[in-house]
Order: sequence, then C-alpha cells, then structure tokens
Amino acid sequence: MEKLTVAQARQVESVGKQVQLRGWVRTRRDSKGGFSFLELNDGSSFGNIQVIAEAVLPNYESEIKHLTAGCSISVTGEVRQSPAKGQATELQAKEIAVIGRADAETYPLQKKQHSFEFLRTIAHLRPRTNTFGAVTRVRNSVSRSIHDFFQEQGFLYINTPIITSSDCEGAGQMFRVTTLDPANPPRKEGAVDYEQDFFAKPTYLTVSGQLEGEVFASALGKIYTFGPTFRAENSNTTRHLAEFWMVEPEMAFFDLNDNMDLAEAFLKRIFTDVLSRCPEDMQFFKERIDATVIETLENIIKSQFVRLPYTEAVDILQKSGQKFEFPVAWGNDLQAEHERYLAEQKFKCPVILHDYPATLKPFYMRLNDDGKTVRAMDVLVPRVGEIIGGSQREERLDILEQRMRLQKLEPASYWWYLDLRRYGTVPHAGFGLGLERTVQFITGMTNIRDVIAFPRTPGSAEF
RNA sequence: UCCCCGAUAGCUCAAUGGUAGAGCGAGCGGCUGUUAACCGCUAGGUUCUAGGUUCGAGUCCUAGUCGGGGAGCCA
Repeated sequence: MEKLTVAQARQVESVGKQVQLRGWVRTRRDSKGGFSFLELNDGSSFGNIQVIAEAVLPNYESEIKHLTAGCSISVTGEVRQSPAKGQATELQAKEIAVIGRADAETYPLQKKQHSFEFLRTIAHLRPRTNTFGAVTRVRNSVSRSIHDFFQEQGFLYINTPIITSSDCEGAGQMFRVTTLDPANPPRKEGAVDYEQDFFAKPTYLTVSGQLEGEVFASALGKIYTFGPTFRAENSNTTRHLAEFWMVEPEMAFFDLNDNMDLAEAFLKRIFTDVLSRCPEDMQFFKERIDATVIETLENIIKSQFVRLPYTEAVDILQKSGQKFEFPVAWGNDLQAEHERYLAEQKFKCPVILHDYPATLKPFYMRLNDDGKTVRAMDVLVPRVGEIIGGSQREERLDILEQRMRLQKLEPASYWWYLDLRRYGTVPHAGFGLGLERTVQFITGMTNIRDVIAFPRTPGSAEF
C-alpha cells in the first residue's frame, strides 16, 4: 500500500492509485445519501483532501459518524477524480482507522474562524489551523530561499555563538546568561563576583552575529549566519520579539552599493520563490488576510528599489506638505510616520535609505569623506517598515578607534575586532534581515507573534 | 516604558443602573454528492479579580491582573 501525503493525493496524477493517507480531520459533513465527507489535512499542503466514507464501512456508525475536528485517522482507499466541484480528486475510503480522538466538547479548535489573540493562547494547537499552516509553509520557503540564494552565490554558512561576552554589541539590552544563584550570588566588595560565574565573566545572549561574521568574512570572503537573536528590550509592538531569527551576510571587498545590490537581489529571490512554491498559501493570505499581498510581491520583483540618501529623504519629507507629528530635521532619526510616508505613499515600493548621520548609527559603520555621515542602509518596506539594516563597515583602524571612543566604548575590549583592521584589513559590508518581519511582509500578517511558532515577548514565554 | 482601548457561554460579540441574549461551535434528530453544507430541538454563565457606591451593578467608582492597538527602541 503506497503511503501518500495529502498534497500528493490531491494531484490528478494520483487518480486510480490504492493509497494510505494519515492526518487530522478538519471537518465532517454527513450527506443526505447516508454517507459522510471527511476533510483530511496532514500539513503537506494548504488544501485538504475530501474522503468519502460510505455507510457500509464496519465502523461507520460507531466511529466515523463521531469524527470531529482534530481527530487523527488513517485512511486506505482509492484516489478518484471528484465528480463535484471544489477539488480535483477525492479518496474513496475502503478502511478508516481512528488513531486518536479529540473530544469536541473540550477541543479548543472549532470549525470556524478564531481570533489570532485566542490562537496565541493555544500555541500548541494553532499549527493545525489554515492560517498557521500557511504561515509555517511560507516561513519554510523563506528559510530555504535564504540558503539557496547564498549557497548558489558561493557564501559559506557559518554559526556564530549564541552566548557572548561582548556586553555592548550596540544593539540594545541583552539577556544575561549565568549559573549563579540569583538569591545568593557570590560577592566581591559588594558587587556580584562574576569571576565565579560559569564563564568567569559576565555573559549574555547574542544580539547579533555581525562582529563574529566579520571575522570569517575577513578570511573566507563571503559568509552568512542564520540563527536566533535575542533582545531584552521592553518592546510591545506588532513588529518586535525578544527572540527572533536573523540572517546576516558579511562580504569582504563589498562596498555599500554592492551591499544594496545584494540585499535587493536577495529579497527578490525570496519573494519569487514563495510565489512559485506556495501559491495556494499565498492565495489564502490574499483572500483572508490582505488582498494586496500577491500583487505587492509581483510588483516588487519587477521594479527597482528606490535608493535614497538620508539627506535627500529629509528634503523630500520637508517639502512633502504632509503634517507629521514629529518634525523632520537633518540629524534627527526618522520616525515611523516618516518612513511609512516614503515607502507607502511617496514611492509605494521598497526604499533603501542610506548614508545616515554618523551620530545616529553605531561605531562600526564606515565614515564618509564628509565626516558627517556613515555608509549605513535601511531597507524599508510598506506596512512593516525596516526589514533590513546594514552598512559598509569601517575598515580603517584609526577612524574605527576614534568612533568607538566617541560612543564611549573601550577599544581594548574589542581587541580581536580591531585586529581585523590591524592585519590585512579590507573594505567589507553586510546586513541583517529579520526573518519574522520578512514573513510578515509576505503574508500580510499584522502581528509578528503570529508568524513565529512560540513567540517570546515581555511577560510572555509560555510553551 | 508611555498613551489609548478592552475583558460577558467553548469561540466572536450584544444587553438605558432593573429577569444575562444572539451567531457560530457542541449533543440529538432530519435531510438524494456535500464543500463556511442546510433545517429543527437541547445543553451550556463565579459577566477577569478584590474592594466600594446603590433598594438594586454585566453596566458607575478605586486598585490590580491579563489582552489588544499606537509610540519609542530595532530586525
């Protein structure tokens, strides 16, 4: 007996095959003719397969008539062309074995739409919903494209440490990692004595693999990391997580323009792949979540991203005639409302803002000849905002040290990072792409907590 | 962290300070291949928690908890 996935059984090529399918019942419809339709899903595709269960099956009255959403079953039978509209094929059951029941009185998922807020409270069951199944397949497609894209271009996939001792990577609050007893830590002159901690120094969860990525780019040329990242910021928004996944390519001998070219090609590849690999899922997002998602991706793939120096952006915003809550002035960070105006109203496509004032950006970004701006870039997309942040890195030792002191950082504690500039320094660049924000943008899902399996946010780490 | 909003049946919501309801879901029954199936009946409530005002509180007040949206931080 050939075991097929639901996705395979839904293909017309499977008609005539005797097969076994295993999965979870989505719904049961009893027909007037004294038999039942079961909608079976196993996650292999968005759509279910319709199983025809005739009353002659020995367990029809005892078991099949009591199947409800959530029950797991194994069905053997013949794949047939469906006589009715709605599906190409269906499975004529010869035998249905109930593997696991799901008491309809207590099973939280019903044959109806649930709010995303409610589904978050049952994160262990929400992968069984249409939406979360579709999100999961899209997320997988994105991850696969990330590897495919970089591998095909000769990048090496490297794994940078999750636990770090750099206490100031520059990207905000960090989670401390310790084995000390919080109720009674060892002390030395009043302060906690971290020399007695596991690593004999304070350690944290990484906020970025960039600095380590630069180490490998400075030896192997083109590399990328792809892993979890942690920020202990008390951020309560639809775009922030305390634990999220980030892709960080780093390339030797790349300047900012090369970096922008790469980021643009990278995003276009991800979008192209998802449209071709997940058409059914994307159609669902279009119909139920955001009518514009497919069109938006198609337009982006065709068009060129707008590349706009910060200084020009300020000019455009000041002359826009728009009323902004926060005033626009050179040297100020652009607010969400400004970025949104540029991406959603002015250009209606991804915008790469670059060459920001040095005072707004971290020490490692390369200083321009004007002495006022750095070779930074942010890729902004409509609705989600910043999806990529990156820069050309400062490869000149003296300027890098100057910039560190200016930002009150101690060069000595970055001795290994500075060694890259002392020995065989080269111009290089890189960026970070937020995986969840990318999935958000593709799917139209409004809350980032609904595009990751088990979201970690302030006050919430259930499951 | 700041601002705003909310919490009532399993879910989504309604209820002028005066007997807590509907739709969906579930159970049972009906129905010539259904597909958000349809029709009928039934069951289902500590109105988030603790105080307070009132003859009387789901409704008003105070505090708290949790959730949502926006802002900041950023991916």
